Amino acid sequence: MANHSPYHHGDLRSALLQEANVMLKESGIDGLSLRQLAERVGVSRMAPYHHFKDKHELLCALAAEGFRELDRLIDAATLQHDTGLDKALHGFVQDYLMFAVSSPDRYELMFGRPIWKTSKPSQELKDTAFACFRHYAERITTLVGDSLPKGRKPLRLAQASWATLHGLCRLMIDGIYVNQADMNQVSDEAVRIMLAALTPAQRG
Amino acid sequence: MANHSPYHHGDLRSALLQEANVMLKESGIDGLSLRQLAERVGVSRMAPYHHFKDKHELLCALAAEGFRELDRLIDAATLQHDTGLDKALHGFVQDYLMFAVSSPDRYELMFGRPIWKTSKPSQELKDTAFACFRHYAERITTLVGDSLPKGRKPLRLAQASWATLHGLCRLMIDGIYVNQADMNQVSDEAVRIMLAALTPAQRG
DNA sequence: GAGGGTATCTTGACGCTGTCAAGTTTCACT
DNA sequence: AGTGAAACTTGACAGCGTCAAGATACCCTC
Repeated sequence: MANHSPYHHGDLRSALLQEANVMLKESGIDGLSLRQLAERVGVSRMAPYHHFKDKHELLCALAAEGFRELDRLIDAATLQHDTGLDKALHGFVQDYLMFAVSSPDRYELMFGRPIWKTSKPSQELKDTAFACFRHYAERITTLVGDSLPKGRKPLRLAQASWATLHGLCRLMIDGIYVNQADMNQVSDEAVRIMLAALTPAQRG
Repeated sequence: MANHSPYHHGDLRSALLQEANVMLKESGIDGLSLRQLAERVGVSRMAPYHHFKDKHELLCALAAEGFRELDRLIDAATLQHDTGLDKALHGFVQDYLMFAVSSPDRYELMFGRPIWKTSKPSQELKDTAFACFRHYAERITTLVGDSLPKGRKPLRLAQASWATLHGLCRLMIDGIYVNQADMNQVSDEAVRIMLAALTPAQRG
């Protein structure tokens, strides 16, 4: 049969996720309505409910997709010790910032309170996000390597540096006090803090 | 006339803001509906529109109130140099974290993307928030004082330290990877990073 | 005190949303 | 060919923000 508006879409689930990403970029997280999404994909309003129990579950799937991409970014970032700590870190930070800036609403969705606290995150999301963080922690640990001060757990270092990066990201994409224009300065600043946090100086 | 459900409420605006804060704590930022708010205050649905042009404007007013309180906190925090940098910073960080934890949804509202980016923030909000940050920058500058490394602008230091604090706050209240139970550890970690960021070590 | 303008509050209505219920169509498998 | 499940549909409902138009109480001037 020809592909003329078949009753069964065939791959509705991924079509929904794809279009949802587009809508997210277009009109933000609040502008994403299931009804509009269904219409744009070309199905009726209730069709999505056969692939996602909830709107919340669709958002979780969307966020999980984001974390998988972030994981790939962490993987691709030149976190090799031999290129030099500063240089490697700088590249990573730049990529991370770009990831957030290129689709701010997705970043907001991924880390936002509505998904994690207000309603419970799906198991898939929890797994994906945690795997992503663990991956990041590994990379940071091997990156810092032997220069790790004794008595400080690598996990704490990872948490600290990610929090810093995350904070800058948030403040930047929310446009609170940093202009997106001077992203390079922000990037430099992030690297500086992370370096300071990763290899803390003993102070008198 | 007796105060038996008067036609004119008398002080509806502040009553709305107060009850909105309660609802915010109860059911989060998405659970705050104008209709419910009006009902709980005891007026009809459209009454709030005579005091706020929009739902968005009410949220801005709510956020501005939050920034004023945060400003008071910054003021009250023992940011006196003579008590010692570590101790003063520790106290401030603890207060700041408590401010965020005590009403996470208000914090989310104050710094969230919906207010700042998706829709334009009101002038009052912009003024209040900026004044708050400027106040913070002043305090940080005098706190660090002469130990400020040459060539580094105080503004950048303020941005950096705030971003760190903000990032930890966000990750914590959103419950992403830090358990709220070990808030002391988080607090310690924040102080450590901020100290490192504020008085960066020269590294080889 | 009477009158009028204005601020305040009200009800009615509209289009939007997420989602429950129940019906229809197609697919996969015996 | 027949049957059960999966995918998709329309109908309906309550809740939302908010425009429009009407009702009520206050304030200020005469």
